[in-house]
Amino acid sequence: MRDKTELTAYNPSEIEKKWYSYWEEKGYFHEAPDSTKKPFSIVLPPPNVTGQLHMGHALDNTLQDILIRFKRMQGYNTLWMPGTDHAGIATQVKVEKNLLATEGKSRYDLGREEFIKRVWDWKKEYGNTIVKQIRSLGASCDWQRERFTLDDGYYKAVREVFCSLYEKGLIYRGERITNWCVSCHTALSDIEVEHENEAGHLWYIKYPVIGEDNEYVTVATTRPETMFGDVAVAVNPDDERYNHLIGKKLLLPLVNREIPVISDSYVDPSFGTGCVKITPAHDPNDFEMGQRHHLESIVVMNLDGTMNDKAGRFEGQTREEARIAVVDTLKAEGLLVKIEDHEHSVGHCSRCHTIVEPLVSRQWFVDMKPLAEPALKVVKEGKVKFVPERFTKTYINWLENIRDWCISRQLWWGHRIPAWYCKDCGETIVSREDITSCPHCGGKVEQESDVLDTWFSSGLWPFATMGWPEDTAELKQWYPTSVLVTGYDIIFFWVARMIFMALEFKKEIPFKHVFIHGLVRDSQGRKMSKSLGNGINPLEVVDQYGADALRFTLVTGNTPGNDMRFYMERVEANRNFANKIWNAAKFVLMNLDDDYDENWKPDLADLTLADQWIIDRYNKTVASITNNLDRFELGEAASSVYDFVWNYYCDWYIELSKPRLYNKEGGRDRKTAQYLLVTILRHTMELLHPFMPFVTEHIWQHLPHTGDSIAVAKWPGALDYDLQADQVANMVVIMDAIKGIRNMRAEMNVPLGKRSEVIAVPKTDSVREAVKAHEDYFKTLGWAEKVTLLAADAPKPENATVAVVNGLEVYLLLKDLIDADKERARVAKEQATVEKEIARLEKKLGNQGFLAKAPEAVVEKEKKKLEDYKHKQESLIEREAFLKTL
RNA sequence: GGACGAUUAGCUCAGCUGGGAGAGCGCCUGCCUUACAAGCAGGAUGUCGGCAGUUCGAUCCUGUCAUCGUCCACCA
Repeated sequence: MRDKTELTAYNPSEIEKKWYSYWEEKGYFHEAPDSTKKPFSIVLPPPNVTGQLHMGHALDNTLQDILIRFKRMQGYNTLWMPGTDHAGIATQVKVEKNLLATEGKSRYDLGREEFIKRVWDWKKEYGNTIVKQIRSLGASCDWQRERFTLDDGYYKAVREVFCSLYEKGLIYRGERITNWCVSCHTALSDIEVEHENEAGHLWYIKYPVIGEDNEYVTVATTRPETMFGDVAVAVNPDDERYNHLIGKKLLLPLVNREIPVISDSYVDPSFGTGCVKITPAHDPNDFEMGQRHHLESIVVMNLDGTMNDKAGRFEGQTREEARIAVVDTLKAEGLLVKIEDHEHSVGHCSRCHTIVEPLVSRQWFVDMKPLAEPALKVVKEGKVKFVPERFTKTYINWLENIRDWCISRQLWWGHRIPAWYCKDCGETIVSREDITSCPHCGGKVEQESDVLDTWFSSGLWPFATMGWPEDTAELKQWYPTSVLVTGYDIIFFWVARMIFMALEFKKEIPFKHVFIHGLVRDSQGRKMSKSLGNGINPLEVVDQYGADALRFTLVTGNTPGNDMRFYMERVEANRNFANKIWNAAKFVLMNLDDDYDENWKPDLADLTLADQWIIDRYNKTVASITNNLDRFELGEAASSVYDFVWNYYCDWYIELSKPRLYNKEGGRDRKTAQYLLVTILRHTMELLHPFMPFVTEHIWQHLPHTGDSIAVAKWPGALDYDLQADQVANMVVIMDAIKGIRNMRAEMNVPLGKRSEVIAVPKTDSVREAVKAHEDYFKTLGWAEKVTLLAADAPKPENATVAVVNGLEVYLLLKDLIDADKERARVAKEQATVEKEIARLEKKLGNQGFLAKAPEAVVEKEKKKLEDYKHKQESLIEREAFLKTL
């Protein structure tokens, strides 16, 4: 069976659309759970529902698609579960912006319910964009199972998890210091804060000691505007300079409130003045110290980052304005001692980059210690394996130092926290089902207005998408999943959370391997970003060069886990590779007869030297690709197909097959060549299919094949022939000799069309037989007019140039073309490299330590090398002597 | 302050159990050889960051230094 239409010119965009819809129509990406087969499953890291495809997605999706296609072809029962994430802040902000731009309204103008409706409308309209874009990369996701982190079933899973954790006491609500974004108006978790070193100042401020005239304590602070919330000044208990002050009262300037001097070993006497102002409501360390010393927290800012009434006449100013004003005032009052430059790290909101305000507020938290423990265990015990392994350390280090996770967000878009507060009895009720009245007193209840951190829901992705909390057939067959593919930038956000959530609720790991990749950067190594405008749109690359070329580029030329630079030149090179395959296929098909018998197979006896050699190369390639795919070395696997196709199949085998194909009376020999060209090309397409799904499908359909699609073809194995190793070796000798001939011809500037006479002097009978039987190889690839065989001890030809390879000397009779000086130089050069090698090997083999301690096989190998070089040297010496007589 | 990564050809990078340095692009020479000029044939280019060590043998293992980069971390 084959498509007999002609392959014209390679045009990726033409074929790619066609084949993707074919696959989807045929339903190859959807499989029912089948316990008779081995399972292989991947969950797609859900992209933001309103997002646009970028290079990071392209890389991530390509890696997953390669793995899933490989396993599908190997006959596994596969599942690639796709879906999208509601992405709380990101989506809400996007819709709010749009609302403001189109209607000039804020979300408050609409009210919560109406606003959420608008977000759903937006989701319906734009939510599928990214999902369509993923298709154009060729990703073979099971779209029939597509999920959304806010869909009905998911909602159930989230509530179950929240309530269950609450019931176990692992979720609590409390007044704590959290990271507050004054621009997004919501609390953030620790990892949503990006710390950056910034040049700031240390202001030295005098706080008067009460009851001691003219005595002051000088504190150093980077944030003078928070002084309204100061509740103490701390010194180190061992600091003799300040011992006498402990317990005394200070008068807080501007506020004129009394605050105590306390002692705490946290204070570093060598920093600043050794006196620290303590502001529990606006600094995490101060908060902890406040807890230790039972100090009050005084919040001095509003949620938008302006000063509140605690700041007196500074009320209403922004943090930044207040800082300047406070410093000016202190200066005027003579309380500012000095200002020093000081570089320190400042937290920014990862979403909007506003400086985060540490703020005491009432939030919901997950108690992390009990959850982190098992999550650490499974990784330390190797039940979940990171690839590359080094990321294990990152993961462990983070979880070992984990702090409680703030999960409440003051947003509207997301999973609303299933907690209700009774207006009458004040009870908090956490419930899986909505409630309308208080179960305790029957009073009116009001639901918590906060929603959950997006990552709380995406942390359930591996099992929630398969129908949990129901006990589904999907979970039975595909859970735990086989591998999770993601970037190192979300190990904390997502990977760690999935692991502890899964262990808590499924009592089982969520995936066996975590395959980590790096970032795709621009050609200058910069992160691709909207603000820099240096992002390359994958879809444009697909349009111009095809998804196959893009995929191949993303998977080759880098090491797992490392960042990569993206170069259009590389995409172009890979498009050229696709074109190369295309043309190879075109050639093979051109030389296939209409009545080509798909069932005929050559016997071992039919195989020529070249046949045995290409089968050997092919078998080795199959083994190496399969092995590399199994160990997540996708780039290595891809380049072995590349090498095989270009350097072996096209450059040698196709060329050598030409005379055989053109000889219509060739009989079995011609059929053998056709069989191997077709069979090996088809299998090569199968090997390449996970990497370049489109062009391989197209070619495969044109080649004789069985089955409806390469996507579900059987993963190929070795060709079953009992190859003769000496024949394969002889082919390599002949190839080396041909390369030598080509080299000589090029150096002597022999015009391409001009054939030359070749005299071959084989050193062994085996090589002699091989050359004798295959002198056509020299004619086809070495432009030989004829090949004359000479005995090893026969007089050497004159007027000739020689190439000496292992086991064979080939002379090129070039008559007038021989330039004796040139030839001497050429031989001398080769002699020099040979001598260098001989010297190196002799030294090595003369080393008693080497002979005694190196493995025998290595010693033998080195001996053989030396022997070969010596033979070559002899020939060259002989040649040099002859050239002298000219 | 910790942890990790990188340092190999002009550029971007492979090189995965230590035993003759590779690719793509670029460069030079010659070719439209009836699959492919998105191509073919040939060629040049490397103290494999420095130093020290382990070893018969190090681009590869260990230590150390240097430069660049990333992540984590509560020094006001």
